[in-house]
Formats: sequence, C-alpha cells, structure tokens
Amino acid sequence: MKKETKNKNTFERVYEIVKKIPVGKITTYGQIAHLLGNPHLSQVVGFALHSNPSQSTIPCHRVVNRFGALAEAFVFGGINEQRVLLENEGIKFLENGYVDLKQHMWYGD
DNA sequence: TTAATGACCTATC
DNA sequence: CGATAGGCCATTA
Repeated sequence: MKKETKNKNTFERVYEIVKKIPVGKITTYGQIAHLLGNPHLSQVVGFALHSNPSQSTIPCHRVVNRFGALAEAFVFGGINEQRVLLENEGIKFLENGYVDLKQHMWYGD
C-alpha cells in the first residue's frame, strides 16, 4: 500500500528551487535549506545534488557552499570546468577562486 | 533489513 | 572568541 503519491519530498523541493535559479546568479546550500523551512536541511540539499537524478536539468554548478567556493568533489571534469560554466553565465570569480556572493547571491524569489 | 554516511549549516559550551 | 556536536533527508553498502 503506497502512501500519498503527491507527497513532495524535500528532495524534489530542492530541485524546484535550484531549477528556479536565474541565469547569472548562484545560491548556497544553506539558503536553499532555509527556503525549505529547516536550515539543517543543507545536508539534504547537497545530497540531492549529489544524487543528481536530473543532472541535465539541475544546474548544480550554480549551487555553492556558504563560503562561495565550489565543491571540488562534485565537479564533473575538474573545478576549472565549473568556473568556465559560471563565467559563461556571467558570474565573476575572485582571485582566491571563490564566487562573489555579494554580486550573484540569489535569495529565493 | 539495518546501519552508516554524505557536495552542509547552525547552535551551543 | 574558538572549537565541538548535533541535525535533518535520502542514498548506498
């Protein structure tokens, strides 16, 4: 017996939010978790992207940690690849290799 | 099946 | 002020 089918899990919630990120902007796991209602869901957010069931649909490269640094573990072909992707969208990187959160930090809608 | 981990963040001592 | 532990959800072994 299945339970309710329209039960939207937090996972899908994360996907919806990540997919809603406008081009040229980025967000952090904590921000998404906060939008979900629990700031501690940040772990789930990272896991959602890790599973990446819709890698082609979910711009994981737009999601960075709270420091504005990209997760070196999730880079598909190298951190450089991600930097190029973000720069291609108009995101500027700092000399330290971090993203300028003050410039592209996206706060939900 | 149970158990433990994980691309994290926040709160507390 | 600095460091530590906890927490939440789903996936994987």
